[in-house]
Amino acid sequence: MLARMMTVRESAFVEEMGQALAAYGMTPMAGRMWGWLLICDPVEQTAGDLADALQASRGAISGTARMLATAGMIRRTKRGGDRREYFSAPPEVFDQFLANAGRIYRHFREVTERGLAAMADRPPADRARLQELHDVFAFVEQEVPAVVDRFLRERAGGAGRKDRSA
Amino acid sequence: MLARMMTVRESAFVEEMGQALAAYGMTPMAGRMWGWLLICDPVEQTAGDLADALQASRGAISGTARMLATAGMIRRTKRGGDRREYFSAPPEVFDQFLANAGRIYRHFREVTERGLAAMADRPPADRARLQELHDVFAFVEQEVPAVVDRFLRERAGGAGRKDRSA
DNA sequence: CCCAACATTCAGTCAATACTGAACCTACGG
DNA sequence: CCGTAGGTTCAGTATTGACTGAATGTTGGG
Repeated sequence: MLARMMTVRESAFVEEMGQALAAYGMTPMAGRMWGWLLICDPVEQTAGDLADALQASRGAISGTARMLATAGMIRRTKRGGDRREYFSAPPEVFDQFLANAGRIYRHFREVTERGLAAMADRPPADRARLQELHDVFAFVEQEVPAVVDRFLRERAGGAGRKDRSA
Repeated sequence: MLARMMTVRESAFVEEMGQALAAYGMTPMAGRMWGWLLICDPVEQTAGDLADALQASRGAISGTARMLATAGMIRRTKRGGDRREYFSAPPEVFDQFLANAGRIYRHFREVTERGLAAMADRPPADRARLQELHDVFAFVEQEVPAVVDRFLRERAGGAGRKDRSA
């Protein structure tokens, strides 16, 4: 506690990340917390640190931390001889976060499958639109791991190597 | 007007699509309208048809139709000698919808860039996390067109052709 | 065993926002 | 030039859901 306050620009970033994540189904607080954990010092922050930095209640911190951890966007760690829990957003979690993008497409694929089932007795021509959309989602869902893999390989191969042959 | 009502299963699909899109930043009505346009008969529906089918006000239909059209998820067409406007969700729009996914990643990349600018005077080690996240977004953003292209080629090449060499 | 510190839960409050519906605008038809 | 049908806008309403904070677990120290 008693860490330095955010600068104006840091606060702007934290707030913008809050709005950005809120625009895609998470809460503003989730975005703020993630944003702060991406730029804070030290890297690991206790619930008290976060409540202080984000001017939020303990309850909000608790619930939001769970949401972010479930989504694979932050990590929670405990230390022996310390009751507190430490939150952080280390680079490793980004890969997991990226892979999770596939879950979205899977969700939509499943919805379209239920829709197609509801149209079971309609002529194939009527079902074509939804079938096509289903195929789009299924394709992307299947493609995500490959993209993740390519990213990891590019990073491992060094920043200089681009390997962007068409 | 006076088209048949939705079956229970159709209604369930429409409602589920409403919730699904609502979970990702659009309104429930947008999801319902999209869902209905994916399964309705005839394919093209007037604003009056939609208001009737979805039990929604004309105002809601108007605003929602604009939102979906802007997002490239539906098409609006007009015919000579008919003042009405027709809405539809033909297969062609899905490609555009898929390509739009790149916009999301671009948005996040830009946010992270502003964050990095806000950390300009911090040591490189502190900036590493956010820089890494930025690289993830930038990579995916750049990768989206290739994925779209691959989908189009697979579809054009026939359902049997898979071409999934690593 | 009790205390203190930290974390979680959840009912209540408040702000954000999706939707309604009436007024307004526009364009074609007579 | 008026009438009508379709489309849009926007102020108001209702609903949702994010956040608060006090009560309730839980874990380690004395």
